[in-house]
Parts: sequence; structure tokens; C-alpha cells
Amino acid sequence: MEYTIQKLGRMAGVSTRTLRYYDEIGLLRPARINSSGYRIYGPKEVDRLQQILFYRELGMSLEAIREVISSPSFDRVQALREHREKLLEKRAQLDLLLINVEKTIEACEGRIAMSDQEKFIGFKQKLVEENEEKYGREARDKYGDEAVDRANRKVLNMTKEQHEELESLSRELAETLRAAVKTGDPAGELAQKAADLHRKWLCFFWDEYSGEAHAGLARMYVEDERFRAYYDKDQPGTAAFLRDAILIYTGLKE
Amino acid sequence: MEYTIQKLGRMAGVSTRTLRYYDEIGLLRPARINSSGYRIYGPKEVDRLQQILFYRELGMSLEAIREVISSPSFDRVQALREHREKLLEKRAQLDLLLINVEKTIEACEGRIAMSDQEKFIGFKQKLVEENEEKYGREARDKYGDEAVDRANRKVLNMTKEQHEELESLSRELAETLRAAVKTGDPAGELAQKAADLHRKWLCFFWDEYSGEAHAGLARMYVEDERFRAYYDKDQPGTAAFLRDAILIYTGLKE
DNA sequence: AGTTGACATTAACGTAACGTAAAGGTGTAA
DNA sequence: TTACACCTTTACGTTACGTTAATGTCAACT
Repeated sequence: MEYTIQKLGRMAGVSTRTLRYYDEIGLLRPARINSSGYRIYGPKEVDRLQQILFYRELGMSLEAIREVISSPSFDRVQALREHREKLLEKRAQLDLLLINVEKTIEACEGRIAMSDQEKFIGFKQKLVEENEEKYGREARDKYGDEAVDRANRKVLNMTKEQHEELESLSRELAETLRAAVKTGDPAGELAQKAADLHRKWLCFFWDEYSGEAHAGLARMYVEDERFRAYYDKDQPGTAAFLRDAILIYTGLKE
Repeated sequence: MEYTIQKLGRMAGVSTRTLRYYDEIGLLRPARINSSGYRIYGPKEVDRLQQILFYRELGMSLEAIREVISSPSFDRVQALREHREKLLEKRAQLDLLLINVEKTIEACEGRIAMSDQEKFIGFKQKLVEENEEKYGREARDKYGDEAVDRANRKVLNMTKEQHEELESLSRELAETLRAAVKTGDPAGELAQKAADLHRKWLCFFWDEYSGEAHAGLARMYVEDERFRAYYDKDQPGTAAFLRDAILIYTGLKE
């Protein structure tokens, strides 16, 4: 099956300008040019465009997309599996946003209170997106001078190191918490380590740490059933366990 | 609670540059400037930023956001309810994309066939987004000269009229189909009207209509259990009913 | 045979929403 | 007092296209 630029655009839901731009930057070249200079796209281009749109949907830059799908080691099925994972992550984040908006409505109506922290839960998807952009380049640069370059510099929001630390911190927290819940003892070593990791994680966003605020957030995790359902979805009771651990950690257990 | 620019940025997950930009364009002004010229944000600004981020998440332009939330008739709770609806739509579209990626994986592995149309299911969210941008302005312009202006012009992808026609067509199709399913007769008048509406809807994207392709798409809706589950989610049996109606409509019932 | 009107082309300037860098003032902890 | 993380304004750069202009192509109607 062959398509002119408009037909392909209509089918895929993109403008002709977009397709010409993709041609211009070498991201998606037409299969051939007919005698009148028209761009003609074939089945291979259709599939490539689909791949491009998947990556675009996940917030990757066109430059990075081109590097990835033009790589000789590019594995289409593998890429699709990764898309699936990323789309699932995105949906989880969307669910958080939905909880957020529902809670905000109730807060507006004065039925519940809401901390400033809570008001921004679910907006952090950027962390995922930025991640992707960098991984594409890093693979090519093989952790070259860019890493060394940025190492000695401060960046506005977060340096790459901070970002990576945050990622590994999140993972460590999740693992520790999972193990701690199994012990069943919120005063135990593992649980207290989890509370400490949670404090460190918070300090990435807060920068004025107080035990009261920490404990307040912990209570909030549990008191609102919708958030609790989200946090408990892997292991029931996790939110309550973390709250108890934090209350002990901060010495505010009353 | 008061925040400096960086603290607010960290909490909300946006850069300081973004906050300064929002100040510059009058979208989010700080509560006050302290004696050193520092921007200080208060609780009202926190809430306003949250609103801005909700709208931004839904793809609205900053200009349109400002118009909406600065309007004297702006109702915060009403806006939040709309956010909820839009977020739910977005999640539904994400689910379609997930089905798409899963089907594509199977198609890559040669287990199933996939039409070119199917490959782009779930990428149409732009229709929703563009919609929003315009509604914001239209409310202000009161369908002024812009409508007249664009009326006589051809637009690359779709004119506003085409877009609106598509929207109303989609609604009409959904309603007709819902009523037709209740009759239970795919050869009946309502069902055939639904099939005709579906053909018109298709012609917005296809532009080369053929009964075979139409029937092929109809079969596809039903044969794949995942798509079927999606289309049947309001009323079970809808997909199969539509397929039967289309097979009769195209005279290709074999 | 001419005209219309939807399609296609290149070229080039415009735009949104910031990123990034430069040059410098502020606040506090060592 | 020196370091260093914070703040400021100014200004140019970037991405991913939108938009306009000027022009060629093609099938259909008159």
C-alpha cells in the first residue's frame, strides 16, 4: 500500500508539515519521489512512523528518536515492549493525578484539608521523560565528556547526579519497605531504615525538613483511602506500616 | 506558608525559569517581592500554580490558561470537575494505545495481521487538545470574525468546520449505535444509519472509500478481543452489532 | 479547451515555552 | 571573610512545528 503525504498524515493524525519536517531532518524519508516531485510513502515508512509516534508520545526528542531507531542494533519488538512499560508507568501517574484532582475538589469544598505537598502529587512525570532523553544520548556518548562536564556544575533544578541519586533512592526505598513490611515490626531496623530513606527522598523536594511535617505527610498517606489504595496496591498495609515507622522515627508517636 | 522561587519549584516539579517566565507573562505573579527583590509566593499562588499545571497537563496553551483562570466568571471547583473528565478521557486513550502496542508486538512476531489503520489507533488525542485551545478563545471571541475568517479558507489538516463536523458526527454515531443495538436488528433502519455514519466518519481519515476496506475494519473490531472489550465497554455486543450492520451495509455479508 | 479546486512543492519567517549562559547582588555558615 | 548556594535581570538559543507565499500538478466539470 502506498500513500501520499496527506493520506499518510490523515491516517496517522499528523499534519503534512510534520511529515515534511521529519523528511527534512532525516527522521522519516519517503520511500520514493514520483515524477512530479511528490513524496510517496510505503509500508516500511508506515511502520517507522508508528514507532516514531510511540516514542514521541513518551516525550522523547526527535533527535533522540532518530538516534535510537536508526541504530543498527535497534530491536523493534524490544522497543515495543519498552513502550508498553512506559505507557503503564504513565497510566499509573495519571491515576495519581486523578486522585489529586478529586481530593482537591473536596478540599475546595472544605470537607478535607490538604497539604501543599499533596497538591502536586502526580505531576512528576517529567522525571521519566527526562530520563529517556538522556539515556538515548548516553548510550551513544558512552558516558563521555558530558558526564565529567556536568559533574562539576550546578544545574538549576537538579544535576544529573542528583537525579540518579533520586532514582536509586526511590528504588532502595521501595525494596527496603517491601522487606520491612514482611518483618511486621515498624520499630525494627529495616523499618527505621525505610523511614530514613523516606526522609532523604523528601529532602529532594522539601529542603526544610521538620519531623512534624514528615509525620503529617505519613498520616496523610493512610488517612485518605484513595492514596492508601494507590500506595498499598503492591502489598496491602504498606502505607500504614510506613506511617507507623515514620511516627517512631520522628519520635512523634502519640 | 511562604515559598521562595526554588522551594515552590521543587515542590511543584517545575524549574525556576518556568516560574519566572510565568511571572513575566502575567500567568503567575508572586504574592510580593521582598526587600532584596526576591519573589515570594503565598498559599494563593500555590493553588493557582496547581490549577495551571492541571490545564498544562491537558495540553492547553499558557495564553489560554491565563484567559480562563483570570476570567471573573472562573469557577475553581467547576474547572476541577472538567479536569477530572478530561483526565479520564486521556486515560481511555492511553488504554487504546496500550492495546495498540500489544497488538503491534504480536503482529511483529507474525502471529496476527494488522491493518495500517489499526497501527495508529490511540494517537488521536490531539483532537481533544486542540479542542480545548479553541474553546477558550471562542468563549471570549464569541464566535467573532475568526469563524467567518476561517470559513472560506482551506486548512492543511482540517478546517474548524470539518473538525466540528467530525465531533458532531462522532456523537451522532455513538447515539445512533446505542439506540440501534437496542433494536437488535443489524439490518434495521437505525443500524444502517449507524453504518452510514461510520462510513462518513471513516472518510474523514481514509479518503479512498471501499466497501471491502470498511468491512475489513468492521471484522477487525470484533475479532480482536482487546479492541472488542474496549468498544463494548458501554454496552456488550456493540462491536459485533456494528460489524454485522456494516457487512449488510456494504453488501459483503458472506 | 479552459477553468476550477483540491492536492503537491520549496522557501522562509514566526511562535511557544522554556533552556542556557553571562554578569552580578544576597544571606548565612565555617 | 570567604565560600557557596541562593536570588536577580538580560538576552540569545532551541525544539517542533504553524503559517504564509509563490508556484506546480491533476482530475473533474463546463
